[in-house]
Parts: sequence; structure tokens; C-alpha cells
Amino acid sequence: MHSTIKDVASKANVSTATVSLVLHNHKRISQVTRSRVLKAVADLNYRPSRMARSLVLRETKNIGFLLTHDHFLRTEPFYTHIFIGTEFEARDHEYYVLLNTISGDFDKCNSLPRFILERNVDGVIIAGKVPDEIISCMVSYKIPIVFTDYFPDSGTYPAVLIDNMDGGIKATDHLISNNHKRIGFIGGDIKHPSIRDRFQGYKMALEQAGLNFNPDFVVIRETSTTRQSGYHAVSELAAESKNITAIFAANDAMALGAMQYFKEKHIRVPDDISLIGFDDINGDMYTDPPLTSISVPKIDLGAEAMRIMIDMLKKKVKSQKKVLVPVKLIKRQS
Amino acid sequence: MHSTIKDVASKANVSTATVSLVLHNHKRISQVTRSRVLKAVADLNYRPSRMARSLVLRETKNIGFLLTHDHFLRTEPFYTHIFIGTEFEARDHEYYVLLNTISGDFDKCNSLPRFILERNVDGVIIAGKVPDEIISCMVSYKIPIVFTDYFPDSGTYPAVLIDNMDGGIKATDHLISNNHKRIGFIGGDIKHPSIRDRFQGYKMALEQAGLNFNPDFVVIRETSTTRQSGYHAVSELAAESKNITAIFAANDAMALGAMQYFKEKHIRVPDDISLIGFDDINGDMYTDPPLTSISVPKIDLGAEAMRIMIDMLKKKVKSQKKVLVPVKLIKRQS
DNA sequence: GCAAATCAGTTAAACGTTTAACTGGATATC
DNA sequence: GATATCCAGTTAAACGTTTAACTGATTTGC
Repeated sequence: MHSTIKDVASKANVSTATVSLVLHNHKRISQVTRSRVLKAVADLNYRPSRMARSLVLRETKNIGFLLTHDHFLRTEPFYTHIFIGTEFEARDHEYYVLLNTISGDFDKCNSLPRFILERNVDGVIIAGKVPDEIISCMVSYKIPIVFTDYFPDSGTYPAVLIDNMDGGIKATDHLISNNHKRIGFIGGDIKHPSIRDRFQGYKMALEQAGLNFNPDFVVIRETSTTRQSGYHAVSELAAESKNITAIFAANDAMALGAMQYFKEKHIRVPDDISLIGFDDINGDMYTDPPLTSISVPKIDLGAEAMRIMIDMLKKKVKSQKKVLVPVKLIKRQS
Repeated sequence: MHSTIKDVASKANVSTATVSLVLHNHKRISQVTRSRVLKAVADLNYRPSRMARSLVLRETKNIGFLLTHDHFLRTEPFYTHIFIGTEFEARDHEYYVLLNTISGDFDKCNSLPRFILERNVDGVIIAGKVPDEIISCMVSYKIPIVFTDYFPDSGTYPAVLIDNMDGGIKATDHLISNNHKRIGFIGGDIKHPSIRDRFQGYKMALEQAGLNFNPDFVVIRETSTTRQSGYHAVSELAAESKNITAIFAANDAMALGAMQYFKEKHIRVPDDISLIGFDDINGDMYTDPPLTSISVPKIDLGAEAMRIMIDMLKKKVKSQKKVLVPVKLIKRQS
């Protein structure tokens, strides 16, 4: 089998403590012993067991990644990319990421992710909106938390968020600069902080440009932000009868739904109506025509969250840092 | 902080051994003691620590997921979906999946994934092609391995593979049944078992249909199977001058490259030339026109691999089972 | 020349579990 | 009534590390 610290110790004729001290570069060990130990380590191909270290050091070197089942299964790899970002950063600091999805109607504290109950993670990164209940359940475990792409209304946690308001402004400004005056907005789940901020940006940009905000140009009653709700929202908006010449969709999924609707009704994009989305999933998928959108650096977002987490763990102090990651307008043909 | 087995023991006035036995439903404990212990467990919200259990039971309840950096970063979420599949199955059996990418030019055994060196996984699932060296490095650790979507030429390991040959036949048959006689094949990395088998299926289907295999209709010199190589391969094929009316691309990425080429040359798909791919990434992305392809159940593939792994761990016996997961023709408009 | 300080290690406890082996009392067996 | 069996737990070792506290030898300071 594999070798343990005892094998190394007996091979080098020292105590296990000495081996451990050598591996931690402790100054108390003489050069000659040190090299004898290191030789034994190399000969036996020894590496300390993570489990044993974790137990005594009370740190697992695992970080939990938590999101709802729905978010994880979305066809657009939005959260997958955030996950990958955390993974990249974790690797550099010798952490592993344990993924756990929870159901959207979570309510019982004893159905918390196993990695929390069994104390198998040093901290948890939460991605996207999760039920408030789970957060209150988690506080009793005193585990460090970092939020990404979501932030609960109450509580003080570090978070990495998309600069949604700025994105809303940029998207709307883009349409305005293309001479659109009658600009619609379709959104869903308007209580979601991200969607709310994008909508806010939309209104601010209109105001800035001296355009009136017209509630008739807005559909935000949808409960979700899926392709279906985009289709439905745009059909309710009845843009054609209101002379709306451009639409800002709260995310690309909804924009795709809108596009499908327009295709069915033989309304041409962008000739008859312009369309801009948010999230820039076009990098991963294709749309016809390619969708103009606000690009979100998803991988950076995950990496930044992991950076904050690792920093908190190292300094043993709860951070409250909020990071807004900047977004970028990606002009395409819609 | 959290409670340990000692807290429970002293609260219930028993030894820690009794608590453990109760939690393992050992028959030796009387009903009255059992319920007293269980009450203490509930009151203190106790769960055994994974690290401590792992140490004494010598099982980590973690499974490693290994693939090359390149594969993980592919824009098409092929391996991501396999990963998700393993994740789903793992969850049901109380395992976690630790992901680790390795570089494609791996050579040194001491750069093996940390989870192997530190004995932090009970087994490893390898996804896609990896350097042979890593496999030989791993054998000395005597860790159970399951391959997915790849199988090394030497060695006896369990594997979950796509039925590539059947897929190749199905794809070619589909073109034949649409009255195509002059069918091209573009592939890359032809030494890769998957690509080789797809090509094999192509040839078999031609033969079966009484069509001649024409080497001029084939480009398999590309070294990779990316969009770029698809573009390049199809330009080399010069299909138009050879009167080729249909092309079977070894995977969807290459098909996409071909499509781009045709678009640039104003060759219409499917009017001027038919195109079929392999992998069915169209479920996750969009192409124009929607690409006919051979669908691979990626999530199932990952789940099946995890199932085999867990089964091996439970029975403590090395399996050599090879599973061929069936593929399906998805007719679209190309 | 003797106490104090330094050096180079070792001892042993601790982390939180599991479980084989043991114990001491009650019951069954002949 | 002595012995064997069963019952319901407990004791203690083990898993593989880390590290505070200790030790015994050597060096330093005055």
C-alpha cells in the first residue's frame, strides 16, 4: 500500500515528529537529519494524508459550492462557468470544490447539504438566488459564506456581484444611441436583485437621455426569466401595435424567447425591431441573428468569489467586501 | 461550536462506543438506551464528522474526476455534462466529486492530481483522452479507475463508451437513405478510438449499401477535432469540385467549422450539400440551420460511470465491465 | 566552573470516530 | 449448584497526522 509518516520515520531512524517538522521546514532540525528524512520521503514517495491532516488541523481544504437544482440545470452554462471559475482559483490554493444543489423549496434545516452537516468544507460559496431559509439555517454553523450573483436582502456577507445597474444603463444607452426612442423592457422575477437593478439602469438611462419612462413599454409580471417567459412577455407587450422599435430583455434567455416569437410572427430582427439581452451567452451558443448583449465575465466572477473566500479563511476574519464586476457591451447584429 | 460524539455520550450518560453503535443500528443496544441516545443526538443536532470517519474507515467518500485542461475548457459543454452526470449519481450515494484537470503533456508522476497523492479519493473517473503516462503513474496507487468516452489501448479497466461505430453507421445510413451516393467524411485525431470507430462505421455502412469507399472523399489528416480543423478539412476536401453531395463530420465541432466554410462560399446547407455531425451539441447551442447529428446521452454516460465505480467500491472487486451507451439519430434541417 | 541558554531532537496528547475484545450480571442448561 | 450462554453495555486501540511540552547534551556567559 501507500506509505505513512511512520514508514518514513523508521526508514530515516527518527521519530514521526521529526518527519513532520522537516516537512514543515521547522528550524529545529539539523541539516544532516533533514536530508536523511527528505531522502526517505522521496524513496517512499510519501505525502501526508489529507484526512489525517484535516482531522488534526480542523480544516478540510474543501469549499462548498451551493446553488439550486434549477440553476445548475439551465441549458445556458451560466452557473457552470461560475463554478469553473471557483475551481480554477481553488486549484491554485490547494482547495477542492464540492458541489451541492438544493431544491428551490428548501425548508428544513436538516436537509442542508451534507458537506455542512458533516463539517466537510471550510466555507461555502453560494451562487445565484437561494431560499432565505437556507441562509438562516447556515448561520448556526458559523461557516464563512460568499455570495455570487445574488445577495440576500438582510445580513452582512461578502459578495461578488454583476454591475447590473451599469449594464442596464449600457444596454439602454446603446439602443438610444441607435436612435431608438420607444424602447421596451421585458423582465421576470422582478424581486430578484439582479433583474431589479437592470430595470433600474434602464429607467436611469431613459431619464438621462430625456426620454419618458412609459409603463406600457414594460412587461415585468413574469415569474421566471426563461425562454418561455421571454416569449410570453413579448407577446403581451404587443410591441408592434405600440410602435416599439427596440427591446431590452432582462437576460439572454428571455431575449431568445422574444426572438422566437418574432420569427414566428415574421417580424425581422433587427430590421423591424432591435433586441438586446444580458449575460452574453452567445459566446457559448449561437443565435440567429447573433444577439447583442451585455457580457458578464462569469469565470472571473467565480474566481473572485473564491479569492475572497480563501482570503477570509487565511485571515480568519469575516469580510463584508462587496465586489461589483464590470460588464461590457457586446455589439452584434440584433 | 458543533457537537461531537463525546458531547452526545455524556449527555446520554453512556460511552461514545454506545453512541456509535446506536447510530449504526447495532442490535446489542437496548431500546431504552437507544432512544435516550437518539434524543441526545437530536437535541445536540449531532452528525459524525466526515474527516474522522474517513480516517478510521479508510474511505473518503470522494471520487476524483480527471480530464485534460483542454477538454474541460471546450466551449461545447460535452465533458461538463458528463461531469454533471457523475455528480447526480454521486449525490444519491453520498459521494462527492472532486474535479481535477491535468495538462495534455503530463509526464511526471509527481504532478499527479493532489487528490491521488493525498489519498483523498476512493476512485477516479477519467473522462476523455488523457496521456498514457498518467495511467501508468496511477497504477502504483492501486486506485479503482473507470474510463468514460475513452479507453486506453492497453490495460483492463471498466469503461463507459459511446457506441461510436453504430453511430457512424447510423449517420451514414441516414445520408444514404436520403439518396446520397457521394458521401464525404471529415475527421481529425484519427488515432483517437472514438474517431476511428466513427470512421469505421462510415466505411461499413457504405459497404453494406454497396457503395464504393473512395479515399478521395475523406480528410482525416487534421490533428484535432475543433471547429478550425473542420473548416480546414472541408476546404481541403473541395467537395464542390468532386460532386460530393453529403458530408459526415466526425463531430459537431468540425461540422460547425464546415458550416462556416460553406456559408462563406455561399454553398447552401442542405440545398447544395447535406451535413451530419456527431455529439448533438445542438441541444445546448444553436446552429443555423439546425444540425442533424448523432445524439449522445452525456449525462447518462457520466451517471453510468459513477454507478460502475460505486459498485466496484461496494463489492471491493475490480470490474472490467465495458458499457456501450447507445446513440440516436437526431434529424434536423442540415 | 557553574548556571543559563541553545540545540536537536523525542514523547505524548490530541483531533473525532469505529469496533474488536472485554466485563460483569442475568438466564438458561444439565 | 456449577457452568455455559446471553445480554448490554464499556474499554481501549487504532486510523495518520501535528505540535506543545519535555529532555538531555552542548555551548555560552561571566
